[in-house]
Amino acid sequence: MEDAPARTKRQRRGSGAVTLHDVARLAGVAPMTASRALNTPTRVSPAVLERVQEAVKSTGYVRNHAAGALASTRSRLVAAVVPTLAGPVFLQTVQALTAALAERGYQLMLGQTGYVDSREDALLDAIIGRRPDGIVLTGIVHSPEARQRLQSAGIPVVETWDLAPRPLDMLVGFSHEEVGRAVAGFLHAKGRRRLAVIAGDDERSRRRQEAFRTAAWSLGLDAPHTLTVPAPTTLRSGRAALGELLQRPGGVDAVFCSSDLLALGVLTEARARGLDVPGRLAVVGFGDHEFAADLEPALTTVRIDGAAIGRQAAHFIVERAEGRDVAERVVDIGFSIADRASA
Amino acid sequence: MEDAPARTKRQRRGSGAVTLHDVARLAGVAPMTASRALNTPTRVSPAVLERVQEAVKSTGYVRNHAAGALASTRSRLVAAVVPTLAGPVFLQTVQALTAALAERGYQLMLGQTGYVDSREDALLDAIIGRRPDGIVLTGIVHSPEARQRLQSAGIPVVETWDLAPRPLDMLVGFSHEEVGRAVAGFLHAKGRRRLAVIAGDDERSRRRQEAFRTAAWSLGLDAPHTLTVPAPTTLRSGRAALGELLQRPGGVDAVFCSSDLLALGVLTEARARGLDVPGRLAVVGFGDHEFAADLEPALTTVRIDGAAIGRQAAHFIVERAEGRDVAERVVDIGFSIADRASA
DNA sequence: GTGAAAGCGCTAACAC
DNA sequence: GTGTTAGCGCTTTCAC
Repeated sequence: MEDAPARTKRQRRGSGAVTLHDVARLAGVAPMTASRALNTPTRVSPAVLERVQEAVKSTGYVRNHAAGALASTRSRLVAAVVPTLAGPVFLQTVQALTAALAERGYQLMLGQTGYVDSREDALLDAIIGRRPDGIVLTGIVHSPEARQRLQSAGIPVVETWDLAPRPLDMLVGFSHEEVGRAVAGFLHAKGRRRLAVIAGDDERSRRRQEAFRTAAWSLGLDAPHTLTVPAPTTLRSGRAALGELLQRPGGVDAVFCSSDLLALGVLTEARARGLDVPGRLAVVGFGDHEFAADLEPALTTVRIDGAAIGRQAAHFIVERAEGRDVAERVVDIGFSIADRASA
Repeated sequence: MEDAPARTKRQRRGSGAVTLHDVARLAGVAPMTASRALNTPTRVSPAVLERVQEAVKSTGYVRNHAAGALASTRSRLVAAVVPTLAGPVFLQTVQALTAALAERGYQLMLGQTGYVDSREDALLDAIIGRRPDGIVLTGIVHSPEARQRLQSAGIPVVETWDLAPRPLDMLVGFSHEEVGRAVAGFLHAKGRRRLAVIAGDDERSRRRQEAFRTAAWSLGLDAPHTLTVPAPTTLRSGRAALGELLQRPGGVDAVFCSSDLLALGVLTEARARGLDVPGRLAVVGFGDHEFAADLEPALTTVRIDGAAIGRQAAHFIVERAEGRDVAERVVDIGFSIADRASA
């Protein structure tokens, strides 16, 4: 501070940090050359490269990405929007996404909508304002305004964890309807006849539930009992739900839960009531959370490769950000039923 | 594209998006006035405000934060670094942090180190390059280079989930040593005499473990059995760990686990082996995950208010980002033992 | 391979 | 209350 140059003109702020100019001056080159040395090292002479690297080290220079982003219109920032981090369902996706992006020099910005659609719009505006190189959405976008805004922003978008009839841009997911049908068929094949479904109060769970009901009907079974619990789902709501289900007339011999945590709740409540699983009751979860295979009894569940969704989304975004178009914009990642002891 | 003005000079790129200039022109004011209308609406006349808002609407303008950040040296971006999202331990913190920041107009950038200290340094550089208004770290920074870099970057830093002897800047956490001591005392008071501890392979768990051992010793007990499992901890490793523990000579009547998931594994394995909990074995977890209270038996565990950590960290960062200093830079959030059925 | 000029889109500082 | 000016720190374009 003591020997700041006596400014006669207007004061200027500035972060006071070392800039690329400082580095360039120290290395005895033009700023542009220093920039090239850092970004495209092969396009400068070895001597220059070395001098610049030296200067970076001795000054402790850290590039200012905000300035770079402004000049190049490439932020190397990717936004992800999830309903919540609480349910372990999207965790793997976010984790794989973060890791895959970091590997390629991109960083993740995280936003949570909390299952409230209106918050999605506000969040989206905040996100677009950052000019990310891509946006990864959990689920598909429904509000027409949001779709419009995303479309006109011209930012690559990946919708995930679902299959949309008309994707906004790119998509990696699977069919929730098929999941519902598959589980109904699975339980029917196992000889279960009085089905029930416990679903979190979100749109995707509801679609699985609906397909499950319809499929049960087509298989000639009674209409399954259905129970909706608040999202995000918890072990507690699973316990409570089973309690309620058991009071319904007609009986139940199989429950399809919309998350593994819910299923763990059902398992816990069943044990507390001395109800044998899978003898008296079959339990199927959703998500194949890490713990599912090691529960007692091991949980039969719908396996979704959340990490693969994250990696594929990262791939989509990076390809597009770097000017390459992707051949196929829609990837159905599929699912499988992990057939374990609980059913 | 058709009627782009015939440029005679050097071509210029640009995103092609609507800029504040466009808005200002449409509203018939200077760009600076439009900027003020958006940022400090009280400082412009109502008439101007309305015209600008109209222009924003009709053009679909979305501000470019990157440009604003560059000009104002305030990015309204906060970075969070966690070892992993996988263990549910930090989830609440990240979630509360995201929510609290969003409320104040800030967004979160997420980085994962994967429990590898070396990756922390690289990640930190990437983060500093974005010039965030604050950095929230999980745990305390150890590498001297990283400490140096953070310090000289002049960015507010909050270390969390620990108590550091000499915090880098701000801190919100609790003492892992005290947790270890408290749990040892708790189990001793319950009449348990042959203690064991299963800990994930990370530094904070190890310190709890060490304090637990020392405290047990001071209480006149035999040295507790100790078992280290890879981080992040899982239900599976909890099951395996109990199996191994039971083969050790001397017997065990209480286990302190370094996570609730680990404890759930121990509970599961105990049941599989017909070992009564809490009759034959007391089990204590760590984290008070949402599911802990509803397990069968309900899990006794160390309760950490992860959400409060996140909120306090957000408060710290925002205060500093907006030029207010915080009175007390260190907050010990404490912990408690949720005394439930499993012990 | 290197450099000079221009400007990305916005806001701090200073005037009026 | 509003406008003017001068950049924030970087990279694109074009010339050598």
